[in-house]
Amino acid sequence: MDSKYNPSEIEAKWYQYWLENKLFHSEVDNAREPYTIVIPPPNVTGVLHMGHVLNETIQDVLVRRARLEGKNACWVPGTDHASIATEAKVIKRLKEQGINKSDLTREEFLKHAWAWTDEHGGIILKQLRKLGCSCDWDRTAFTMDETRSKAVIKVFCDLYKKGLIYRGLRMVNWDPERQTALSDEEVIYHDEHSKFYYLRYAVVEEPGKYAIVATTRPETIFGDIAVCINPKEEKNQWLKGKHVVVPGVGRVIPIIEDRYVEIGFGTGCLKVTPAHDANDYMLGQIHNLKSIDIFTPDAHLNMDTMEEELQPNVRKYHGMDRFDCRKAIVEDLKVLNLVEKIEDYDNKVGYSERTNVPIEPRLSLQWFIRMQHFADIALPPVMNDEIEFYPTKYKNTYRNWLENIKDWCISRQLWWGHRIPAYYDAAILAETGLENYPADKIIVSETAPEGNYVQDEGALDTWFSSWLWPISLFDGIEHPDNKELQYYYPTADLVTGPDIIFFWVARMIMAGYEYVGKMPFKHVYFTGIVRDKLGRKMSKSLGNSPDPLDLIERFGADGVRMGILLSAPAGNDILYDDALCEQGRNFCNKIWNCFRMIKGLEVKDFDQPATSKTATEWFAAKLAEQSAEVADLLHKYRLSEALMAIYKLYCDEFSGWYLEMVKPAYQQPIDRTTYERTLAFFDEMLRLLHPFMPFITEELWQNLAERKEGESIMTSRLNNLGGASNSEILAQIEEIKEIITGVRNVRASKNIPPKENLTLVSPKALNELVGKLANCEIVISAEKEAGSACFIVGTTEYSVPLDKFINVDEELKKLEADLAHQEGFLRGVMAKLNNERFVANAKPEVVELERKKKADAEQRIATLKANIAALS
RNA sequence: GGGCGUUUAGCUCAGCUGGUUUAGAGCAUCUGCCCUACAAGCAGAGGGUCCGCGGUUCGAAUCCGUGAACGCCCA
Repeated sequence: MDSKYNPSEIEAKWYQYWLENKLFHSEVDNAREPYTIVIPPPNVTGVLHMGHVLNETIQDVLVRRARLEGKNACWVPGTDHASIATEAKVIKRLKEQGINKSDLTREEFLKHAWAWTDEHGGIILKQLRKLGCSCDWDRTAFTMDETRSKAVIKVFCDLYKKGLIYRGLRMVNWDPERQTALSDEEVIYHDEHSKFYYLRYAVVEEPGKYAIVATTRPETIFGDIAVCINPKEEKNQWLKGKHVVVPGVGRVIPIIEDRYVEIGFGTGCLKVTPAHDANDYMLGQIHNLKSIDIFTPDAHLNMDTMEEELQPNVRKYHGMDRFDCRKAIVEDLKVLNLVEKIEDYDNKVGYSERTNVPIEPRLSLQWFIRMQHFADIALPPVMNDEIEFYPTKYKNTYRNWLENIKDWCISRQLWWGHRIPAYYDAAILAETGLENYPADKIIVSETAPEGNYVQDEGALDTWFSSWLWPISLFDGIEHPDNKELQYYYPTADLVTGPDIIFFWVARMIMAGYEYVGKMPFKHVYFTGIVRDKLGRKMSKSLGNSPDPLDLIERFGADGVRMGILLSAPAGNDILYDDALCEQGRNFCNKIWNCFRMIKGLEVKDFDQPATSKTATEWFAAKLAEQSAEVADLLHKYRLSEALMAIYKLYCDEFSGWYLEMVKPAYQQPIDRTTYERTLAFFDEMLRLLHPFMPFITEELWQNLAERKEGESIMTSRLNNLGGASNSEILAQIEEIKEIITGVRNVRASKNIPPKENLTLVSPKALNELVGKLANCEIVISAEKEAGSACFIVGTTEYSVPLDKFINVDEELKKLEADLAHQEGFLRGVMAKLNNERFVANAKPEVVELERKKKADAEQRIATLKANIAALS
């Protein structure tokens, strides 16, 4: 066996073995408890990044652990169609081929989109295999496959019938790049240093006087319909009932009054542009104002909508980009002396999550879901912990959102996605147009109606399919009574990032209660965001994101899994550093060498030495203690701490102490009893570690004993060797370890080579393990020789005679430092004990403990003082 | 502007309802070791005004108030 672990071959071998033996596959089995996780579906054309590595590793740990606990574990993989992102990619590729989307029919475009999906789709799922993910690949699903699509259409029709979906003309977030509506959640606000332009609106009734209006968007003045003042604001009273002229445009508009305008903000005069601002739209509705839409769908100026008589004033702006127009209109108004001043101003601007262009609020005919109903059913189960969030702080975020819920815009002006199953009578449509088409004549149906009907052009938001994911994966929308849904649903754990708590988590809870009447999952584990070690979010543009496959190449999948998990407490951001994967790789090597050592032993039948008997008893107790600890930590979703506990169990307790305790002298054999106990311990430790590091544990487990074909550590069971933890032996060995460390300290400080045998003088009998591990002869005596190095464990003093090494000054210095420390400690204890109120008020056991501390400290001080006296 | 969270060793973090031998871990650092499982290792060591201020208490990293810095969510 090589002294270094080489992961790549081993990983490929075992993953293949697991697949061949269908070990990831789950079937309904009512005799066993189900454990289900559905994957947060990555984009079908995406590639694996560090965020996935974190997320999927956590899920795999949970799934593999559940399997080892004997549960029927089922992890369902799949991808989503990522409507906007994928459509953008397809359009880009078509452009490279010289094809415009507008030149294609819907059907032609979809052919290209499917071709793209077939080509790139599933790459990410293949990459998950390299990580070791134990997904049930037979169940791989896609949000646009037949079952999932049917579910989406059925739910749309159902909600429409229930009156929970409606079509309406509303102010929506418009993405001018992709030319589609977005939901509120798809808008990201950025702080921006912009300008506040103070424009002069001439007052018709008072020639020579102006109303000053401050705005950040002067290019929207073409759509100005009124100027609004607060009726309570003194300084603007003179404008009441008057009219003003929109500068540069010439439209005469009224001054209106509304308490919506904030007193003291800006000039107190608010320009009202109902077509291009959500608040202005609301004002327009209240005051019955018309609205003029001055933008084309790609946010260029459209002057065709302006009144005929204004055309000469505004024609030159026709076709301009909105931001070019902003500059142009300001320059023109300056020339006309209609700009009072320009100030710097910080505000927030909404950007499209996908295309990263500024959102344009736009009045548009879209489909919406009434969300109040869903908020009402989704809030209580989270607030009363029927569904548990880890960490719990996200309950607040969740509640905040649901208590201020707004209707969800689910229609998109895209082709790639589920087409809205709404049909319009062609004859009526020709007469009324889409906007005025009577609502009661819309047919919403899973199948196209007979006759001459036109289907709605829109597609549905991708999240409208994702929110059904835990149900539709088990075909629970079409066939709610099927036995798979009954068995696997509700799922156990959902692992995802907090960034999609509203997009996805909240909406799945809504759909779960609406369609199954039950929660979709019992626990939600929110991961942190993976950042680089400088704390920056990983991104393509910064180039600070390592390629996970490259990392797997360098450190092994197990090493990468450990690296990402170690520093990933729930909900905390992860500052990723290659050094973490390196630690993972080093740990693999450590385990590998433990195994080499054990398997390299020569075994003979003879009586177990007393030291080995103690060692095996102790390690059985230690293993039981740590198994319980790991179980407890996992139960609390403290995965990084569980892994660290296992790491220390391997490195410190097992390798550092246990193996050294039972290791025979050079080229000597080991007794069979100890050997078999050791194999059993190692077997159990492999199972404890397996969920975190599946490959190396399988490799070693297979080599630890004869295994049957198809057998795997994956499908073995965790058991608890040695039964309950035994605190007596645990304490006994801790004391022994301290004594050994004491001797080693003497050695290190005196530069005595490990090979040199020392004498340890102890006032009481000691286990021979001390002699073995510290390489010393134990002499039992209450007397210590002059010229000894001394140390205290508990309150007992031990000494190592070494006249030839002793340096009196050095020794005195050390003793005096220790004495000072002990005296300081005693002072602290005495301060408490001398305080009558402490003795009177503190719990008796606390007072008792302080008395014990006092006695121990006094004894140690006496010993130290005696030693100092003897040396001086 | 509203809400939430964080601040403990050089770095990343534990430390739950106050009291566990005068604050713990991993990594990093320093010292000494190739001692036949492992130098991707072993044996040791150093390192902290627990963000500041004020309070409650016999007792505060822990509870309360307040200020600061940073982060996230929402408008």
